[in-house]
Amino acid sequence: MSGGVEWALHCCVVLTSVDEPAPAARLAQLHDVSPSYLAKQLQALSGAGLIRSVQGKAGGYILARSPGSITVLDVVEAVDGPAPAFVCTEIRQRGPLATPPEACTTPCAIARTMAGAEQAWREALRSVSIADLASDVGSTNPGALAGISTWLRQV
Amino acid sequence: MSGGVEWALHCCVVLTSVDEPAPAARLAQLHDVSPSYLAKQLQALSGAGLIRSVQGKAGGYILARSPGSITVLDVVEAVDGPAPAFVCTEIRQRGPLATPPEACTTPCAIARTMAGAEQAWREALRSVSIADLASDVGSTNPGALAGISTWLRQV
DNA sequence: ACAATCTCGGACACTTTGTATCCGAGAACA
DNA sequence: TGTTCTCGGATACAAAGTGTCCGAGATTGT
Repeated sequence: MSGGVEWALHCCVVLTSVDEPAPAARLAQLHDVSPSYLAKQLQALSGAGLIRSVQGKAGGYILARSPGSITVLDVVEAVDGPAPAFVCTEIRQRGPLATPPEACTTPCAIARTMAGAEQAWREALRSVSIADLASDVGSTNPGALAGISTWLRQV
Repeated sequence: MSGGVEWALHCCVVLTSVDEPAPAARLAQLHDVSPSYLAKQLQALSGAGLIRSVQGKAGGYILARSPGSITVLDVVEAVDGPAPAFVCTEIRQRGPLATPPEACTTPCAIARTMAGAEQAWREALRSVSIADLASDVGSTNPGALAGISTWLRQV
């Protein structure tokens, strides 16, 4: 999985506690990561409609929807792409003993197993929202988001 | 995920129906894939103890254990490595507002969510064995494994 | 109305991982 | 004992991920 997913998730949690747009450069400074590369991830989130970009002098990024309606799966798919990790090559239809195409109406057992496992993974990520992550941070580290919110406003 | 996982799984299913060692080159010919690259995957399976290599003139690969005791997860971890897809960089401890290390006794909410999802994925793969895959092939395509078994013996 | 300044957006190099290949070491058979 | 076949690790090639840059566009203030 792409490493930028972690950055994107942290940024979404941070954006929960701000109401004014936050510039990408400032978010990168907060996390001490590459500003240019973080911009790429934020672009992906913007393209997926999870966050909204505001251009101009006081521009930046803000959440496009309610934190409770954005799931972790949404962020992962936006950054890493919606393609599944396992893709069946249908090698059962290749080679000297290839099974005829008319007998391949359903996916093979291997493909079904992999698809089921990825479905379970996807479901687990869909059951957690950005709001859940933010509330967890608020309980384990009280006042952290408030401090970040004020810090983002400062010059 | 590495594409060689599919090849390795198909080879394990095929090895279910043979009792004599099957050479890697013949398995590659059966599936119409790169012989050299398939050899790499079989080496990984051999190193993990899932299959056993027999050198010499009538050598090849055979299953090291009962098909029911080898899970799909075993094969995936042997080929793709046991490392999890998501690795937490602990970026909460970086930047100007870094949380102190003494407050980071437990993994953050993001890391826990990802770990839980991967656990569900791993559990789904662990619940399916090579014997299950072979029996499925035997029911949807009767006689296929028998034909492969005889073909592997031929010159 | 206009210019200045700050923002995002996509196009451009570099590094790491995955893909594919080859030849040497070792064991069984004649 | 020699031959032939096998696996095993070390070696090139390709693709995707990582990181960076500059131009297009909008807002703010004059």
